[in-house]
Amino acid sequence: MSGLAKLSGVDISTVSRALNDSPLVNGKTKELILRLANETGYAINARARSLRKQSSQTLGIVIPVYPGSHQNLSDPFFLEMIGAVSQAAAKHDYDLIINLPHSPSEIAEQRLLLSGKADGLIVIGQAGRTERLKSLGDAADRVVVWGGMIDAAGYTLVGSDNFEGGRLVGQHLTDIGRHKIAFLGDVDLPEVKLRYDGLVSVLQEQGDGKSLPLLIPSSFDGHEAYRKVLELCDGSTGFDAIFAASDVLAIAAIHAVQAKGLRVPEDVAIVGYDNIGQAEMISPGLTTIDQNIALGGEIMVNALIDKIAGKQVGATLTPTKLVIRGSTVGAKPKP
Amino acid sequence: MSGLAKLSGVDISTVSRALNDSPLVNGKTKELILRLANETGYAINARARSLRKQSSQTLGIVIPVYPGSHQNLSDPFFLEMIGAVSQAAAKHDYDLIINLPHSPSEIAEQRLLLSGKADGLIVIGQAGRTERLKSLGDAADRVVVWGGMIDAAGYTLVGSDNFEGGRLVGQHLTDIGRHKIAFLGDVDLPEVKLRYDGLVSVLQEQGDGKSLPLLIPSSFDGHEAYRKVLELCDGSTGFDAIFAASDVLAIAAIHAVQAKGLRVPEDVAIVGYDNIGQAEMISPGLTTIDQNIALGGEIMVNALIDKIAGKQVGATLTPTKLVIRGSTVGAKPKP
DNA sequence: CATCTTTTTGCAATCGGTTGTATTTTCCGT
DNA sequence: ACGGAAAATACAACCGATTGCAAAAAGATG
Repeated sequence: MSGLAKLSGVDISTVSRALNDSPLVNGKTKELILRLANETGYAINARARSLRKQSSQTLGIVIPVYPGSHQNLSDPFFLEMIGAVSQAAAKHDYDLIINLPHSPSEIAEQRLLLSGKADGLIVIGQAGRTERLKSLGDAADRVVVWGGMIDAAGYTLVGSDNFEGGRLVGQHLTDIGRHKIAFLGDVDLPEVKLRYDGLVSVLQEQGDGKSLPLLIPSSFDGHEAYRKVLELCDGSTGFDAIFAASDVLAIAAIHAVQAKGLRVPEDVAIVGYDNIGQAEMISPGLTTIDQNIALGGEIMVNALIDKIAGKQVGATLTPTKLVIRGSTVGAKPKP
Repeated sequence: MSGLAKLSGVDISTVSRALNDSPLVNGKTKELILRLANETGYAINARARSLRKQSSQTLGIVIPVYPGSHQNLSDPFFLEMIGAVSQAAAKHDYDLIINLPHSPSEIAEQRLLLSGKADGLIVIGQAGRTERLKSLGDAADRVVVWGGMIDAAGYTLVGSDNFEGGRLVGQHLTDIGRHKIAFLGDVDLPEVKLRYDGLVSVLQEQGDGKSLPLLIPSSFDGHEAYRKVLELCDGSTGFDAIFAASDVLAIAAIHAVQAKGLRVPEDVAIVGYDNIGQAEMISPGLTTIDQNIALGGEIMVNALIDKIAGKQVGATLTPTKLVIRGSTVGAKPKP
């Protein structure tokens, strides 16, 4: 910038104002400076700018994936979420910085937020986050969490209506005559618990208590789910449907029951959760709950930018809808 | 930091040295300052630090996905790449900043690199990058590109051996007796062209010219590929195998031929490229070329960090290997 | 105890922009 | 041509750390 100042013969303060299109600068001068900047390929130094402006035009996203977490980043859900948030942030001229904690104890929130590397933070999943978010103090006002709606949350939540999602699945499965439903997932996670509860609530409404779902615990790891479903098939408990806590688990479940010679959906109907891109590309197509990840990302970014600007922002639900495909009805999906 | 200085009664320069564990600071003093920093939850201001040190401990990744590009970020390949790079960067205490260009003309390279937001840049895919990378001048020394090995490249390339990958597929398909092979993909992209060329080279070695592959142009968009394959099935050209330029295309192809009542692999063998996580989870399992994305990400990060340190770094190939699954052999995949 | 080293700490410049305020220039009307 | 308002520009402080160099404190030696 001092280079531009010398070239154009004005003070760097004028150069700064010109580059920021300030009305304080004369049109001709502005033009000259902009031309020179272009010719010399000048780019404003973001480091100095963000120090002075106390803002880095960068959002952070924290994904709770670390060695041993049984979540892995290859889950398309996370990846699609990163993509959605990134695109939404770009619309507002924010960049996105990713943080994968090295370990559960690392306080990424602190590293990114308090250091000023990011102006605000999006956290995917609320498991075990409550306390550490409190440790942020004022900075917690610049955090948005993706997760299931729970009352105790002291932070801004965005997420799909997990309970309603569970209900939609329960209704659909009973509609097509399935009553021996297995639930595949880890109900220790608040989001998963809500999905399970939704399913249960429908079954309870519908009738006899003995049709309560069979709980098959599994982390979000597809390989673990695959094994669990194989075991389920080997066991003596009959079932005619599986509601999996994520699409990855559902796809693993389809694979597993097919490996055991069972047909989907004729013998076992399978429903997932998330509606990842692959859900419609597999055979049979996967019936699932659409969380509208793209919209979710956008809502989170908007909410976060509002919070950074000091506004109060409440929790928001993304539209939750059931997408019916071949894994629950018909023998062959039509595109 | 000035707060810590007052609390501990020393100059901020001493505080700075203490926090950076400088040997110039007395052990007791260091201890005191570290304790105070902990108690007050102090975090070094990354903005000031990076301005002064002329380094932001941040890498950038540019994904050539923009409206109208027919690539979309939901392609698990990109997303897995983001994950791999992010994890590799974290190992070296670098953060990762994502940039999705708004439009083809936007020079993200400039925005991130020259502005100092990132110390180095990883670019996924070299299509049309050559000129714009040149416009970076010296900063081009801090760029690593993922792509096919081409001679003209004036930048550091990392990627799988696409030609060899194509050959492996060609050998495998001819091994299982398939000779009427369709190639699904856009050969205008350098990486795809190399895969195609590899396939062709095998077919030419093996025999008669009439077994050259049938070229089915398609972008990396799964829906387009799906339509193209449906058309192929409707047409009069016989084929007994499809080599798709990516796993997403291959999965779409499986779905499409199955929708037409054809069996995979009995009627049509299908091979993909990338070995994304879903490749083994679908039915039938997808035979594909493993690019080892995780390793690729690590290699790129290592190379980039070396380049940032001023070292010269040459091109590197990731190990390229064929993963055989049910989409080409056997009727039912065993896990 | 004086002197010389070695440790330890403080001072002040610096990174490259932004912005409040003072100053100069330009533009008006009379 | 002159005074005053408006427009344009310059000056200088500031953001919060790092770091070369000077100064002070502590330790060693004779």
